[in-house]
Amino acid sequence: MNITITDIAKMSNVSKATVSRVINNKIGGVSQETKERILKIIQDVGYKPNLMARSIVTSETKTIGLIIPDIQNPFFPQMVRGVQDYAVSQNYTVFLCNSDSNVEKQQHYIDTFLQKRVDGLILTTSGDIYPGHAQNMYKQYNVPVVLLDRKIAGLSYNAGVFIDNIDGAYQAVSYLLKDNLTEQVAFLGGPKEVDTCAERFQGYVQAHEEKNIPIDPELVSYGEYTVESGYEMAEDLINKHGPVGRIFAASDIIAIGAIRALRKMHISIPKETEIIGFDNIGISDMIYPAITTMAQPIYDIGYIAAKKLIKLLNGEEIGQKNEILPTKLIVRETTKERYGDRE
Amino acid sequence: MNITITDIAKMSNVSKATVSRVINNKIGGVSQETKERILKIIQDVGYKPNLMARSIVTSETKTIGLIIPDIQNPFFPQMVRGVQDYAVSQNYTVFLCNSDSNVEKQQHYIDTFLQKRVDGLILTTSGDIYPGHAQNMYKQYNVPVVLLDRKIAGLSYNAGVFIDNIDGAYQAVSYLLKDNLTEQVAFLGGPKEVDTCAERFQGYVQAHEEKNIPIDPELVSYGEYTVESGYEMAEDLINKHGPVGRIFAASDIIAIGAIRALRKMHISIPKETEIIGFDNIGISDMIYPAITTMAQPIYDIGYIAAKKLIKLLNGEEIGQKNEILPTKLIVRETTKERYGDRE
DNA sequence: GTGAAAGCGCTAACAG
DNA sequence: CTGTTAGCGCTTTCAC
Repeated sequence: MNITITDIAKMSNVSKATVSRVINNKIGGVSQETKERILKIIQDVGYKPNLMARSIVTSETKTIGLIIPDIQNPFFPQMVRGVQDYAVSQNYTVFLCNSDSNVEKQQHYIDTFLQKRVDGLILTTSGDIYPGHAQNMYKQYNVPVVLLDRKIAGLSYNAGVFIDNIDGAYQAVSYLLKDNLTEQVAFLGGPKEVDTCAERFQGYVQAHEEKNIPIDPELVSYGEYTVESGYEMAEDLINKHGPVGRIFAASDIIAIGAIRALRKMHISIPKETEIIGFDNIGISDMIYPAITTMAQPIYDIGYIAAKKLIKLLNGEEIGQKNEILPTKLIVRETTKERYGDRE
Repeated sequence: MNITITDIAKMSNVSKATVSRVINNKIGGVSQETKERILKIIQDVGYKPNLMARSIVTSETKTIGLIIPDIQNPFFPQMVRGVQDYAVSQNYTVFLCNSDSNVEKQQHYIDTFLQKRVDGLILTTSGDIYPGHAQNMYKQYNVPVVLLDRKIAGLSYNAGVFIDNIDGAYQAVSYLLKDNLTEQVAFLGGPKEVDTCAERFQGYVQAHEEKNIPIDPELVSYGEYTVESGYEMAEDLINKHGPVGRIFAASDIIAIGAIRALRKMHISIPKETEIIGFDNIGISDMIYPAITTMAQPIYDIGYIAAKKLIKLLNGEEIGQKNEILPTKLIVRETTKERYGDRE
C-alpha cells in the first residue's frame, strides 16, 4: 500500500540494495550519478523508509522509553524536556508514560517498552521493581537502564543521575535554624517510601541533631508530591499542633499548597511562619510569596541522563556510574532575612 | 539474540504458527492442552513477542504520535494525560514531542512519526503545516489526524476537539464589563498567530462592541503563553499606559505573570485591578490571589481526542467531525464581586 | 559500482 | 487442531 524500497528500486532501474545504500548514505557505495537519480525519485514520490522494517533487521529502534510518576507535577515536564532535547538531537524518539507512582503500571509500561524493543530505558522509579522482572530486562533484552532522580534499592542499573537530597535538605533546614533558633522545624513530606523524600527527611533530622533539637513526630507529616497534599498536610499540622514558626516542605508544590492553607488560616508568611521548598520549579518565583527553595538542576538531570543512556547505547564510556548534581539554596520571600545573608 | 517465536516453537515441539495463535489468542485455534503447554514455556523463558516484527506484517504499530507546543506549559500535561489515559486503555503507546511552536520542528516530528509508522497523529498545531506535507500524510500514509485545541486554516484533518474560544472570551470580558462599566478592559494575549489567541481576541472585541466601548490598541498586547511573557506584558502595559482597572489574560499562566508584575508595582488585586484568566489550570486556585478564569475541560479534550482517533483507526463512526467542548466561568479572588453574582 | 539472495521475527492463508 | 509456506520492507553478505 505504502510506497516501498522495491518501488523505488523499480522506478530507478536499480536493485533494492542500491537504493538502500543511498538511503543510508553508505560511503563508497554508489556512483554519484545514480545516487542523485535515486534521490530525486525518492523526493518526487515522497518515499519514506519504513523504520519498523529497518529496526527488525538492525535490531535497534532509535527509541527510548521514559517513565515518570506524574506529568502533572511541574518538576517532571522540565526533566522530560531535558531528556527529549538530547534524545532528539541524537535522532531518538521517546515514549513517555506516567506510572502514577504505581508499581504495577510501571511494570506494565516497562513490559510494553520491551516488547516494542526500545533501545534503552530511563526511569524515575516508583517504588520497587519486581526483582525478577528487573533481571529479565538485563538478561534477556540487554536494555540499558538509566535511573533518574530516584534510586531504588536492589535494582541493578547502568547509570544514574541524582542530587544529594540529604545534603540539600540539611542545608535548607540548617538555614531555617540559623541565628540560634531552637524550635523544631515542621516537615511536610512526599510519600514516605519514595527515596527522595526519605533522604530529605534524613537531612532534616541531621540539621536538628546538629543543634541538639529533639524531633517531635507530631511536626512530621507525609503525603504526596502534590499541591493538594501540601494544603492538607499544612492544614492538619496547624489544626492539631497550633502555629509553627518554620516549615520545610519536601517539594515546591507541597510548599505552594501549604502556603495556600496558611493564608486561609490568616497566618502571615514569612512573618509568623517561614517556609522553604525544594526543587525550584519554574513558577516558584512567580507566585506570591515567591518561594525560598533548594534548587536542583531539573532540566540538566534529564539531559545528562539521556546523554548517559545514548553513550551506553553507543558503547562509549560514561565515566562514573552515578552522577550527583549540585543543589543550591535560593532565598526569596517565604523566609525572613537572616544574619549573614548579605556578605 | 533475543528469544524468538521460533525458539518457543522448537521448545514446544509445535510450529511457529501455533505459537503465534497462542500469543494472539486466536479463537478456536489451538487445543487447550497444547495452549497451556506453550503458555507455560513462554512464561518460563520470559519470552516477549517482538512487536516490530508483528507491526511489519500487520501494518499497525499500536502507536500514536502526539505533538504539543510546550510541555512546560501546565495546560498541556493535563491534556496529555487525557490522551495517554485513553490510549493506554486501548493498548496504544504514545510518542510525545514538543514543537516549541516551531513549524519546522513540528514538521520534523511528523516526518519521524510517519517513518516510525504511527497509526495516527494527534496535533496541537503550531502555525501552519506545509500544505504539501499535509497532503502527503493523507495520500501516502493514510494516517488519520486529530486536531486538538488549535485549528489550522487549510489543513485537512479527520477530527478535531476544541472549545469555543470566541464565546469563552466574550463571556469572560462581558463579566468584567458587568455593572455598566465602560472603561476598556486590557488584553494580554499569547502569540497573535495562534488561533486560540486570535479567537479570544475576537470574543474580547465582541464584548466591547456590544457595549459600544471603543478599543484602544494601546491596551492590547501579544506575547507568549508563558508566565514570563505575562509578566512583561503587564509591566509594559502599566509603564506605558498607567494603571488599568481590568485585565483579560488569554491564559492562566499569562495571568500569573501579570499578577506578579502588578504586585511588584504595588497595585492591589482585585481592588485596583481586576484580572481574569483562561483555562483553569490546576494551580490557578492554589496561588494567591486565586485566579478567576474561564475554565475549559483540559483533560477531556485530550481524552476525547484519543477516543476519536482510535475510533477512526477501528473504522468506527466518530459522529461529528469537530467537537466543541463547553467553557465555564469560575469566579475566584482576582475579580470583585458583581451584582448578580449571587442569585 | 551494482545485483542476487538470504534472512530479521512475525502473521496469514492454505492445506491437511 | 496443527503445520507449511509465503511474504511484510528492509539490510547485508557475497558475488560479479
